[in-house]
Amino acid sequence: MGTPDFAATILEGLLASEHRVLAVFSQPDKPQGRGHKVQMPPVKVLANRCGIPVFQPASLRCAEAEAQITACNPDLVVVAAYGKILPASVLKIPRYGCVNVHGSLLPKYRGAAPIQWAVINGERETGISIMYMEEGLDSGDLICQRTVQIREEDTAKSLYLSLAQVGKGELLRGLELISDGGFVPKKQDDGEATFAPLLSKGMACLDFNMPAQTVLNWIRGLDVWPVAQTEVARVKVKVWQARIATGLNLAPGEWFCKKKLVVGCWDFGLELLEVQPENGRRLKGADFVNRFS
RNA sequence: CGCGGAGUGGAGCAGCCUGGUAGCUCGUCGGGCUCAUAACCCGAAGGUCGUUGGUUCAAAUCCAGCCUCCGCAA
Repeated sequence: MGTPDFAATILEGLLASEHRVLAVFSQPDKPQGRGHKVQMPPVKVLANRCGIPVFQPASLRCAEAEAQITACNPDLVVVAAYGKILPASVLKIPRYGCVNVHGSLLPKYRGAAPIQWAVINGERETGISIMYMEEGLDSGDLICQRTVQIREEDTAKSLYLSLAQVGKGELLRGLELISDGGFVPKKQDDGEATFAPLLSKGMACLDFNMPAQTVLNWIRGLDVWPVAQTEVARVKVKVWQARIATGLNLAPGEWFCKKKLVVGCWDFGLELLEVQPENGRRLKGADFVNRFS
């Protein structure tokens, strides 16, 4: 069960393994993208190409959806970025339970946006956790984990890509552990748990009363959605790429717009390298200055 | 038929409404200047104005179609 590219990568791994994929569950097709065209989630596209049956129930909390799952008579259910909560009744269907691929080192960053928050918080490392699912949010017993370094130049988007790759391998390792028998999953230490709630549009607006590195972390973490935003010279812009700039003494929120685009933060400045005005495309900092001054 | 914007030298744009010599900022190249800055001055190269057709004496400009790109919308 999964929906976006991240899940498709995981599915790819399963399909290439000795495991048999009986069916795929994904979110319903939704109008999205340019022109509000109805589009199939990436997982469905992949499943279709491989001739695997796809189910897209609006909710799993109904007899019909349960019947669909039961009819597959699964040994195991693998969930990766599905976007729906599995009710207890569904968790009990597969013989060997439900396994989740989560983009953090649990119990850190439980919740919907673990990858983004790890970047926003300036973590140096995060990882993939494979665990059993239970009713609590990402609180199930751990099967295995793998650490991934977060590079200085990583954004939520780039981390998503590398974590999907790691998750693909780690899931297969986890499945092997399970089938070996005599394997005892590890309880999570709930006292260590932190949460990574869904991001919202309201978080996109940058606050320059913070250290430049912190602002930069927000820019990197908001990269997939909603994308960091601010206002320069009365123009709203999305900020795609930036770097710390020392040597220019600017007050927080003060702009320097000559040859390049720099804004003051609490300590240092931040040079905006790639910026996108409303109704416009992405521009290099210097081009933006050129355009709007 | 969801709403909207855009395609013009290497980059970012103006010009279009009101058709009549291709313009601005930046970059590039050449030269100069200075105590001097992310500074300044002089000069040069570089464009079939997305595409096809239509209107016209004349189209970047008006009309129609097509292609491509992008913003909003989760």
